[in-house]
Amino acid sequence: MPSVDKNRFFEDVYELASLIPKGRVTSYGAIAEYLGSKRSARMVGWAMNGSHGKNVPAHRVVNRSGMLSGKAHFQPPSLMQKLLESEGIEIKDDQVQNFQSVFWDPSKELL
DNA sequence: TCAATGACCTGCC
DNA sequence: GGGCAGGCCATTG
Repeated sequence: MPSVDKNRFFEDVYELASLIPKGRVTSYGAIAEYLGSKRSARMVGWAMNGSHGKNVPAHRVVNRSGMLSGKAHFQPPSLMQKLLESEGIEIKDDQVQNFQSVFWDPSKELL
């Protein structure tokens, strides 16, 4: 069984993802930075890997370019774009349009 | 224990 | 402005 510290990290990621406002997106790096480890951006993606089955809007999390890097991990992959579009976010070529406008920085917006 | 992998990020060419 | 290579952190075999 994993240690509690790691669970805390996962829980924080899930909670933060749940706090993302509708129609907004954030990046793995932003989440990692908010959690204290900017270098652990990859770990955030790993946490998202376990977000399946939970109440976590992983579709609102993209990489720093606004590209739906994790869409392939959805079921089906097109679900991510579908959900984002249904929230008012425009997607084109697996990329978030107006990324700057819809971007949500937890360390600044959430405070 | 060591080596390889991954839903990433930053820097350099 | 776009593309390529290196680096960080944690998990898994």
